[in-house]
Amino acid sequence: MHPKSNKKGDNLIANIDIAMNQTVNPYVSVDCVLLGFDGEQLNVLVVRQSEKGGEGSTGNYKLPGSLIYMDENLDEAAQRVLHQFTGLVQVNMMQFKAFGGADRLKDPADSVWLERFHHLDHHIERIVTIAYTSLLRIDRRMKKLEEGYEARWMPLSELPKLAFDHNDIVAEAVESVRQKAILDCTLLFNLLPRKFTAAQLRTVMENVQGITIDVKNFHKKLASMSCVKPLEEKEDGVKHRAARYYKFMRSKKNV
Amino acid sequence: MHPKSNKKGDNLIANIDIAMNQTVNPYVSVDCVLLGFDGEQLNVLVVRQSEKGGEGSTGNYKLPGSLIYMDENLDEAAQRVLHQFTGLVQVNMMQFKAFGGADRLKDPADSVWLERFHHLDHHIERIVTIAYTSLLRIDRRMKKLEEGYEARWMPLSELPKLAFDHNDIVAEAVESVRQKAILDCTLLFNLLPRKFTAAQLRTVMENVQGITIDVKNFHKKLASMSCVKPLEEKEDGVKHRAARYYKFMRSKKNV
DNA sequence: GCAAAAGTGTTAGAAGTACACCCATGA
DNA sequence: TCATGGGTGTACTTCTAACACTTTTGC
Repeated sequence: MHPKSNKKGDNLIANIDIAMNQTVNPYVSVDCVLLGFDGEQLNVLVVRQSEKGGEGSTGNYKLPGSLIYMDENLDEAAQRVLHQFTGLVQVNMMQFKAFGGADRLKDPADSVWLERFHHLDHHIERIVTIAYTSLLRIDRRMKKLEEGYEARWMPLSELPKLAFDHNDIVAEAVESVRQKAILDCTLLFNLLPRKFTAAQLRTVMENVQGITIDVKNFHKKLASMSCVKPLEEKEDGVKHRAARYYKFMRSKKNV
Repeated sequence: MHPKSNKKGDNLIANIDIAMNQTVNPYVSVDCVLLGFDGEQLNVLVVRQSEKGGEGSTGNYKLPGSLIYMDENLDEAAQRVLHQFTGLVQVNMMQFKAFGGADRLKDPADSVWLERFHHLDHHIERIVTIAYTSLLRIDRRMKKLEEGYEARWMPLSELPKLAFDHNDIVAEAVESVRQKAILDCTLLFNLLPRKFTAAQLRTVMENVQGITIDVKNFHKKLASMSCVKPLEEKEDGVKHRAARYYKFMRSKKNV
């Protein structure tokens, strides 16, 4: 179904274009910024930009992203691309900005890489990319992406130089999430497992909003949120007082 | 400098492409949603889609927008396009969303129009457009656009069917402004003249947020906003008690 | 003097902020 | 018993919402 455990995963991905008889639109791409929370900090999923022309094969990373097909909606393209790079399906992605600087391909190695990756026979001058973002928790399944695909979760705080203008894209994705979370904090529950402790939720909020939150006031607020239900279940196997679990119920009114 | 008082304004605009020796990118466009306040309601600026193939010459309107040039940033393209369609310069536009449905050109008349407008010799299948929005007051100068250019300010509430998916784009622009104004209400001052009355500001807020605001509470809030300064000057020539003018001071902290 | 819009204060409840100590658990 | 993180209450401030009458002006 999709390329698993393949050392040259993304070349195989490119071949899908041809196998599917799809014409690519050589001017428009989508890129996906997957933000994941590992319990401590925000991470971003990057994939190996393999066989990048002119440089060694180590340390070149980029966002999962690719040119769109001619007969494909942007949202569909984002889903497809993410699936090709990670095997994930039905990830809820939000479009947040188009990046169209005329000099996005200023590194010639990036152009060469693109042309090879997509088996194009003409020079690419310029690509406008539509960037999507998504929030998810890094669980065992997500961690597995690092084996089956040439992907890596990297902490936002230690992100190396990525290909193209992908560092800018990541920075704006985070800012966009920050803004959206002010209007609708229920977004943030996507970063957590189904059952989570108050401390985990607080850590997520502190991370995204870049602030520290008073513990007592936080509990008060938690109690007033009708969309969060306390469970009887508690943590297990911790070497201190066990924390209560909560769950998020989408149906209830936000706040 | 720019095409003024020209009955075929937009054909002349297209010729600029050639005159400037610019290659257009046939896959990516920008569209501008100018939202203007006339003292009563929100209006949107539309331009005549002249000589649209297959139909009469009346009643075909679209947003000011056009394909981008190969060596031009998106933000620059938005500025250029707006200038070509309206003569306006240095309008502060915000990118808000890319529209890339594969069926955006489903009306064949729209494709034909595009190819003619840009003097292209091949068929256009698909365009992704990057949409921008801007807020401004409709003063005498803005009203003049309706003469010099084939442009019209139309009330949002009475907007006819526009070309392409431009009605969707307008609707999402308004929603985007609504959201942004919650986070930063100083945006809304762009809809007002330099000097404005409390009632004008209130009307704008009510319009954008789709609510009604209590007059007394509004005055209290106004007094607490450090970015709004009351002036000594008052209205003149009104047939009732003259209202005090206020001005907005960007430098001060928002509220 | 009247029509038309401007402007003005108080109160009650809700929400947010600041702050320090005891509790449960495993090692 | 101690180290670790979990959990709790109160007082104060700020914001919000509801509500009705007087003032100024031109005609």
